[in-house]
Amino acid sequence: MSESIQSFEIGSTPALYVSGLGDFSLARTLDCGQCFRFNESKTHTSTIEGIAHGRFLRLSQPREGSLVLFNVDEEEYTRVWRKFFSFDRDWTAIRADIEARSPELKEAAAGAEGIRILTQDRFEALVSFIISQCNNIPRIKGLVEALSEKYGERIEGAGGKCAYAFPTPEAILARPLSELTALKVGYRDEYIYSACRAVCDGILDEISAAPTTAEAEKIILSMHGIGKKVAACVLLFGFGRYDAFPVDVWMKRALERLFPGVRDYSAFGPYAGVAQQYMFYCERYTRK
DNA sequence: CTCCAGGCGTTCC
DNA sequence: GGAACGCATGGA
Repeated sequence: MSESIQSFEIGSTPALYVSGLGDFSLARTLDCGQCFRFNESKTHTSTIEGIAHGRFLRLSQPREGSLVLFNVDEEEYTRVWRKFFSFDRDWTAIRADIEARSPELKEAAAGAEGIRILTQDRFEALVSFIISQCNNIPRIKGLVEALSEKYGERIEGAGGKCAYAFPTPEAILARPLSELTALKVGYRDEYIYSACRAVCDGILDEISAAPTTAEAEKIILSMHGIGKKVAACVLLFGFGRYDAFPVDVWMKRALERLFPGVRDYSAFGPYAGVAQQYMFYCERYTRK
């Protein structure tokens, strides 16, 4: 992606105008259930606010393929947000690969236009998707927020308001398990706590270093409370492993229902995980 | 009241 | 190896 960047000011607020982002849709990308810390601003219309990688961001999308990021300079954009939105990936090529594989995947890709797979913090993705199991998006958002407010570092939010970064595993382990339970995460409390220990022991770097996604998945599955479904989401959203695909889960549940003609999952190719997300979002945004 | 929300571990056969 | 069930919680 070779987007162009311009600095300017709105009133006295410095901002960055980014254009040339292709079919990127900010609202759909942030709202589709892959991340849980971005919401519409309560004080600014048509504006979205959120936290990722320890930074607060307020931004808006004036038109397709462009973005306005407030209080962000070019250095921060390149270092943090360009990677977060995965603008360093060739989405034209990814989409073309998926579309060429079958009529069903072509339909799925068309129905999920503008959606990109984000590159989230690895630990945040791990914990967020442990929380996601047997849960709904508003509640997942509430729990991730509660976790951040209780254990996370205070960071500068919009207009002097405070915001909280997603916590470190050390911060969570510094308090007893009972305090995690008190946040009402339910039976997932022990899963989160033991995941924190594994992360402190360096499991995230082991996963990153795994030569194949299958080997990375094997390491994640060794953690208590993590099965194929959560593993695939974490690999996809936290580790940029776009071929991560929770085959057994999806065969039995959504996929057969969404696309009854699809049987050969091995033909999904190197972007199988992205394709699977497109199928899910196609159902959610286009067919209903 | 029951059923559901992008599951997983344990316990059976 | 696969089906049944329990696990917390809150909303419809």
